[in-house]
Amino acid sequence: MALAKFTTDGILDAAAEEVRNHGSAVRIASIAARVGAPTGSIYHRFGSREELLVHLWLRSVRRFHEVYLAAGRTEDPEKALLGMAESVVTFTRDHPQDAASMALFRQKRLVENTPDSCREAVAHINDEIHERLSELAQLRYGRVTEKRRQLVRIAAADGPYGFVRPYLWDSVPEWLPAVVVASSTAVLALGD
Amino acid sequence: MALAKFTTDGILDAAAEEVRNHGSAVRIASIAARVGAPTGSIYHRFGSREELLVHLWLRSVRRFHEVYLAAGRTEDPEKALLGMAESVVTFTRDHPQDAASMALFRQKRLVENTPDSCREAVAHINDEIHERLSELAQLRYGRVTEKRRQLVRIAAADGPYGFVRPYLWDSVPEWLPAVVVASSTAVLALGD
DNA sequence: AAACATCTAGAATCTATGCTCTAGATTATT
DNA sequence: AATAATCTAGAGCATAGATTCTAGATGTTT
Repeated sequence: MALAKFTTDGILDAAAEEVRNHGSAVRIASIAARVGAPTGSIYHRFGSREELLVHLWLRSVRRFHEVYLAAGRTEDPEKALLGMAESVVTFTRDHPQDAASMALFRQKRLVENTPDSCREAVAHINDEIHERLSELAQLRYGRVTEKRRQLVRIAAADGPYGFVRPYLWDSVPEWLPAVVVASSTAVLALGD
Repeated sequence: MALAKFTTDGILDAAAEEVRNHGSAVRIASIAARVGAPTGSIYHRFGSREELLVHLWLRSVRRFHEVYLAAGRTEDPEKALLGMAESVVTFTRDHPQDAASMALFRQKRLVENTPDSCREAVAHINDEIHERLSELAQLRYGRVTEKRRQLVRIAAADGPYGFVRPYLWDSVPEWLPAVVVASSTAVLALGD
């Protein structure tokens, strides 16, 4: 076997950089140029541009989930949810490339038209998160209703994401975490 | 003179529909097909794809501003700001095509690389809004600081937009306005 | 060292889509 | 009706960028 000069992770790193700069308009040629490889070498690792981007997305989402779940392991459920909300912002600040890569797709749409080789991974990537959010909804409210389930999702995930989104391509203001926590606190209170 | 079979507005309507379905990946051919015109007729009205999309964006933004400013004319400044926040959601719900079209560009980036014919319009389109938000910041807080200015912008604009964004391609949940108002109220309170 | 597997190289091909071009149709004006 | 201005038609051109192909390099195994 030959020693790989260009690793999968190396290519994904380059792709992430390019995504940070050009969004979903990334070109294979730019990624290749950035790692110093010819485009052919990219296709040796990934079957298509689409497949490459999905792999990048998966890697970034997994990295985020680690931080996000850690923030959600706090005992007190309210604090856990607010910690998760805050971690969306701090992760974006600390890992802008991953944050930009995560914005390439939305899971729901991706499952439907993704290369077969990735479908399973994409389909289940959020399972653990959903489970934890359900638990926390239970702990926070006692009796869980549909509305409360949704409030939890908005407070801990969708809302914070909405607040950071404008800053995915710039840098995150230092006061943003406080804004997110205040907002999410208010949203959770709507369920009481 | 010949009577125009395909009007500017008609083409933009078709483009808006296409944007609602395919986002920024709209193809000229699809727009043409939807109005029943050959692609050449599109180019008779618009110099380029870019120019067409910018015109569409401008039209949608103007329509939104009308609703948004109306909501902000309320006497009480806190109520005015919350009304504006809420109108972001209701406008998106009631005019999904325009909402999707507005998401095509962000003004700040657009000014820099827009066809010359649109630059002026793009550059000044937000002026009236900024003016009104400044007034309201003054009325709401008395002494205006940089932080308070930002809180107002987030509470009345960026935040609400973040909350609706996930629903630009689906339909807006009926409970979303209440969530936005709760959130924005909390954000404004951070300035007290 | 011979045979093998894997990886790199990068030119060549394919494809999608924006855009141009010229002929002709349509309506207003005189 | 003649003329002019504007608009439609839609085939064809141009280009960007993804993808493929094949020769050769590089390391591994026996």
